[in-house]
Amino acid sequence: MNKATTDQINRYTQSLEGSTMFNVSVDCVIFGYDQSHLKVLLVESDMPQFKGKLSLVGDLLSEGETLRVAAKRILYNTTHLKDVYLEQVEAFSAIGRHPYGRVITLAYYSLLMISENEIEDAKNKKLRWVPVGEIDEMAFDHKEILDTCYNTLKKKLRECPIGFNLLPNKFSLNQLQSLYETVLGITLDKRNFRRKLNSLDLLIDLNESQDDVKHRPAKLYRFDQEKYEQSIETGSLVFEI
Amino acid sequence: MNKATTDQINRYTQSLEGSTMFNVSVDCVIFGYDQSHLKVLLVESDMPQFKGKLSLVGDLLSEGETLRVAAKRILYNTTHLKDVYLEQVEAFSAIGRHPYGRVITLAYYSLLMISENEIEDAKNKKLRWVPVGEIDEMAFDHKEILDTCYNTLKKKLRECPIGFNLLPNKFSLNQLQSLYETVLGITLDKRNFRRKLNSLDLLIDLNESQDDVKHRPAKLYRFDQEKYEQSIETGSLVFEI
DNA sequence: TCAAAAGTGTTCAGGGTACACCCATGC
DNA sequence: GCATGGGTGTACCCTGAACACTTTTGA
Repeated sequence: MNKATTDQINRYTQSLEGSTMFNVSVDCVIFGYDQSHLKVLLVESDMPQFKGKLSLVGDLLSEGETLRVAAKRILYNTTHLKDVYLEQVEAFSAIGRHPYGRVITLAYYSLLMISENEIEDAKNKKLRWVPVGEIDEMAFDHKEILDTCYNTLKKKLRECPIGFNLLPNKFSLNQLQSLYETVLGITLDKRNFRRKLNSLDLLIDLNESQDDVKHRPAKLYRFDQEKYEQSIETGSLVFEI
Repeated sequence: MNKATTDQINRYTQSLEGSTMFNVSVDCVIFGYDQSHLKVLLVESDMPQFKGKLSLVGDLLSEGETLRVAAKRILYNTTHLKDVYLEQVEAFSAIGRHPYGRVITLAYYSLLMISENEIEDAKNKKLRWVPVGEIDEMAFDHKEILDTCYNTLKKKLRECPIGFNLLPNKFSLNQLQSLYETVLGITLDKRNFRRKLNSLDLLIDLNESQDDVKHRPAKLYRFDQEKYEQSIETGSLVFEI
């Protein structure tokens, strides 16, 4: 290794003048859960190259804005929601991924409950909730991004109690179980699932019941965020579903 | 939601003309293992702001180059090695992270064995292997990047058989065990560790022994890459250490 | 009283964990 | 023969997995 090489490694420590610059974007995979379906919020592409295809919601990064802030902005502009679960997944930088020029994009995914958050795009009907299983071709490399984010979600859902973000504040154990079954694409034993949840001690029994059903109403619970954060700090939580 | 909002979400579907562009860099956390120490390959910063501080090896992304190719280039220029284990971790985009201007960086980490790969920077002695435990302050936000990558490595090491990348092709079970103990910062029971490895059926007994030691020589094994890839495909592998 | 979904315990097998001594080699 | 690290087996416990019936409510 010679000096030239060392310098090259640190090219950006000399100056940024005249260096190549790039468009940077953020694409959000907004997952929602609704009546036993995992859906993604997509928009019809208005680019001639991708006529009729769906794309993720995204935007270019703005000056003076971090990637996370950009993702939150996109989320807010799309859903009018703040404090949504949001996680960075991966950068996509293939050369030809954008027809108008080089764009490096950062994929984020979000979780929210559909029923309590009506997303309306009344004027032009371009925004749609689409079940993940029904999405095949998409604009850009968005199918690849979606698949990557969905895999990340599945892995994360098994390791951390993030599923509550997809449910209303009050939920029944059966709702929670079918959420896991839907997202992970597996079936779970009801008794084992309940025993597991019980042992984690992360649910608060609200002593309330469903009241809009025409059969025996289920008891309602909510997620104990405080106890969860405490158990993170003490490292005592062993989640794993 | 009105039309203006929908347009804003898709700003980059109209044109990229005149949009804000960014410097993009790749920073590599090159982990190496050597005589029971996990080390990182660092370079002394030549920037006055970071005098005496160490920084990761990195470089600006070049036109027509993907992030992964840039990471491979940096790795090759630093170590003269190809086919090194390499994984993207996270994008860092804090506004003031670079003193000369806005730079969005993508962190990658790599694994290699130090003893078999002499990294020499004879001319100016700027490259150094530093034990992870001895690194405190670094240039830029590189300490944060390093910590993030180290945590990712620890998690990945428990879930996937990637530790072999830190060892020579031929290794003893004790070497493998102390690698895990060192990187994870835990102690493992020798008999349980061996039983576990045995049940995974991913090691090939080379019917060879160490010959440069002054005690009973250990048997040597190598990692069975083919069997590993097969078991990935069939989904039969349950690793987890 | 019936339909529909809620809720509840036990048994078994396999894997994780704890633990201590003999073995092979070089000097 | 001794110092040094290499190599091996067993017992227990706990967790994960399989499995079917009773209860509550509304209609």
